[in-house]
Amino acid sequence: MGRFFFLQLNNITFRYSYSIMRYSQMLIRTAKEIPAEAEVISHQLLLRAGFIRKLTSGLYTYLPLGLAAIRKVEAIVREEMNRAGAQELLMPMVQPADLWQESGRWVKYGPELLRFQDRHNREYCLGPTHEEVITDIARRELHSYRQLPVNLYQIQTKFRDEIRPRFGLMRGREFIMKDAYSFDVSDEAAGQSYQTMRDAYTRIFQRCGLEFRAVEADSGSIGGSFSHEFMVLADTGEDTLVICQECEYAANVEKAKVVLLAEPASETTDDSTGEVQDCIKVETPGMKKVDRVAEFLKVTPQQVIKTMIYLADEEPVAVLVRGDREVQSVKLKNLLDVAEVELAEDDTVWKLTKLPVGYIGPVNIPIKMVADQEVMTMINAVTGANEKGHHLTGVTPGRDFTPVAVGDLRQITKEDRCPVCQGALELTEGIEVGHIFKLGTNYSEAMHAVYQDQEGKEQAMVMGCYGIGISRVVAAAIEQNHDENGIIFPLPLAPVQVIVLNLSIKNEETTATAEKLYQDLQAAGIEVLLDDRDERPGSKFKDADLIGIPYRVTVGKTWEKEGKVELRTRRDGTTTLLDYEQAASTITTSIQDELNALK
RNA sequence: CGGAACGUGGCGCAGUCUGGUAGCGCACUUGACUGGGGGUCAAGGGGUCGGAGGUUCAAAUCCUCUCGUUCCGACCA
Repeated sequence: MGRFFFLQLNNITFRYSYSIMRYSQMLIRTAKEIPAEAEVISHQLLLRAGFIRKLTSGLYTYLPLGLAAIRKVEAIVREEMNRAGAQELLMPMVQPADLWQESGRWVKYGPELLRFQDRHNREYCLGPTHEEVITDIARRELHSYRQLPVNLYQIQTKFRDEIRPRFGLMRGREFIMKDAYSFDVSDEAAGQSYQTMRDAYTRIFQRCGLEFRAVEADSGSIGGSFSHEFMVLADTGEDTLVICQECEYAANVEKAKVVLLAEPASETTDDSTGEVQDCIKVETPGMKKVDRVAEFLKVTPQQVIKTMIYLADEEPVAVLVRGDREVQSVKLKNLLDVAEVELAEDDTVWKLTKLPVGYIGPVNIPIKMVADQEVMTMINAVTGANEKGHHLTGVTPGRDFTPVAVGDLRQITKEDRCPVCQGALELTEGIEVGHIFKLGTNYSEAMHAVYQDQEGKEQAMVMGCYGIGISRVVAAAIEQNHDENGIIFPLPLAPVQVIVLNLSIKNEETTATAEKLYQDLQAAGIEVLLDDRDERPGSKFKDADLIGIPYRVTVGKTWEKEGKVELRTRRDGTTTLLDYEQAASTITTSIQDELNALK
């Protein structure tokens, strides 16, 4: 009864087997009602379709169908990683503290790192990522330039003690991740490894049948100089992307460069003559918001300089942006070179400046100040006066105040232009499913992972690291592909490719036909589920739709009357009548064609 | 971490204000009918109301503590 399919790749054959493929015997429990705890669509559907069950906050059991989808993603990832020359290994999930102390992250990583002690009071953590362990392997096993480059990967369960786990598989505390680490002799060689992974990732997500973009990204806490994120485009994405309509440029808004436009002076000055005016203090009682101040003083928000107080690693910093702009906190973090930036609370602002928020300004402010590049082009601007109920007009940067640092600090908008080609930009939402980093020598230097070059000299290995959220890919696929009836799996990720509905199990001929079709499809190497339950047709249709099987074959009335079975595609609902004799081969061909088209 | 809400059979909920020892829908079991988009009827099984303590003749219901879950915030001066 069991069946197998084989994947031939790089001389390695993986066999994946399903024990049972009869609906009546499988653990598939579907629900009509939406579980109260599920907010986003993928979470709702994964629960309703019987793919996952929650054990506790952020921790899920993958039921047979859910696991089958996970295995599909894993198989594609393995195949493409191996094709790209990476080697699979498997590291422990539990990691000793001393490795993390060596890299410095035992202190730096923060509360997301779940730490605990064993019976001897030795410190450990659950691995949220594996740079330390892999670097330890590298320094023990790799000693010569002749052994490099090497790319090692694993598919492992990670644990991150998220502040707020949510959205089911999208942000769990425990999740399945493919992580790969490359080791090279030079920066240039590491760039080559990076490019190889970038290509592999593109192939992986193409083969998954997902609509995605690779975008320039902030490298975040993992560190490193350069990185790309792979984003599945979906309305519910947690990230915002900016995509150029003209060229290939695409970036996370955390990273997207704002280019200064040469705007006519009249737009940023309250005087079309462009003459620099004197700085004057004016009363603005109760005017805290930019819009109110601008309206009151009969200027536009573009002529106001907004002063925001942030805490950068606990140190207060005043941040200046134009009145209609927003601070991009990741850019701020990078400019200040700190680990954390946080907007100061109102009472913190009061303690620091003895001012209510709304009247703070850059002129003679006693705290460290940085400004967005755009601010420095303004003249005769309006700012807070650092006095309750007052603002200043005629403020000009450079003359009236000088920031300690100036840079690109604001969030990009769709009115901005592409930093590469000046083309129009579009903003869209995305779900991060993959992230690749050039790490450089951060870890290898900290942990002394070195090799000997041709001259016998010790050199730090140049590293890269590359992650894919396997379980998140499944959630993202559903976010991107569903309708009111349920999941619509892209064929490569579907837990099974075909579902055969036997609509009258009491009719021996119908049943025999459905059975034969089931067996023929299996024999042809197709993954097929036979719905042999004693249920009414309506329930079978609803369940087939809900669990998202791409192809559905119905053996029922049409078979009894006309000797034909019905083939229906889940995505567009098109139905074709097939003679029984052709059915298995037609379906097989169709599936193979569709899969090949993605390769 | 801050704010809010919720915890009642497997799931979704009512009952809580106005204490009197538990109810509905789905799911499940049995039977009959039915059989192309989650059917109908009938008969059943299953909960002591998150936990602990308290008030009371009496607590799902009131009080205290606690645990858990979910949502919101963690952004615009």
